[in-house]
Amino acid sequence: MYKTEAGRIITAKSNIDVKATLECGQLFRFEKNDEVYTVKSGGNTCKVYTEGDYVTVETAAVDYFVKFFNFDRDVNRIKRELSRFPELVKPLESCGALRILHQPLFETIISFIISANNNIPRIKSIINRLCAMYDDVFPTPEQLADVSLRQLDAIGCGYRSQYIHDTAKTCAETDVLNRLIGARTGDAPRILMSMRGVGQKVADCVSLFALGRMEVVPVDTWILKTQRQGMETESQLRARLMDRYGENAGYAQQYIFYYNAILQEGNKQ
DNA sequence: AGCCAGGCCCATT
DNA sequence: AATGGGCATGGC
Repeated sequence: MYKTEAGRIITAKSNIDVKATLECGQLFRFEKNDEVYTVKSGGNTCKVYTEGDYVTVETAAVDYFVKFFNFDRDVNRIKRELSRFPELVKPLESCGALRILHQPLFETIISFIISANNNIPRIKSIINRLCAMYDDVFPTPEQLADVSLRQLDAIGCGYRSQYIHDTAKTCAETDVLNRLIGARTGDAPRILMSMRGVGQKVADCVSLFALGRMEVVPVDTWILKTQRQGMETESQLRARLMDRYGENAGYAQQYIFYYNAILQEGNKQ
């Protein structure tokens, strides 16, 4: 599946579509230069590039990025299982192996609070400015709780400043993060949604991208626009998609989002 | 120029 | 439980 050496991870190109994985909207801290992606997560960084039939991840934190990319997970099996659904054929054929990442919990919570009613380029720039305050490392709950509302406003958080401040304070002063990590399966959403700025959709993104809950379907405006049947509500749509795609529903959702929101929209120009 | 963005909070009903 | 208005900001 993959092999590791000092300072790098190497895997077959068939195991990861780098563009789809990094640009599908689950991650905001990356940039692309000359076909090389630089990725930052927590306090770690790597460079990812495709060369011939192989993908290389160059990093000082090999173990971290093996987990981050979930390289022990067979995502092509998931892709095969999803291919029996006719409506997914186009999204599945639009890219190679999209990998859902395993991202740091606090960073994911704050990033998706920022994502609310916002567009991806601006989400990225806000998060970049936030991390720039800490030498390009995502702040800890304690650090972020000490950032003033004025500073959060200054980097463009808008009306989300208060949410970020409140949730950072909650994470710094209570044991919610540890409770989330150890939560029984039904408990995590309720704990997440008790945080300011975290509703159903943000909670679902955190569950999928940080807590490994692959059966969850975050419903955003794109999923709603493209998947809604009749007068279905968001929660009805969410329940229907989760029921239809089962344990792989999160992957189905990411392929749909990538195909509609990233590829199609990007081609409009 | 105006609509929209990986929505959430809060007041009403 | 379900609906609807308001919301900071800036990308396009």
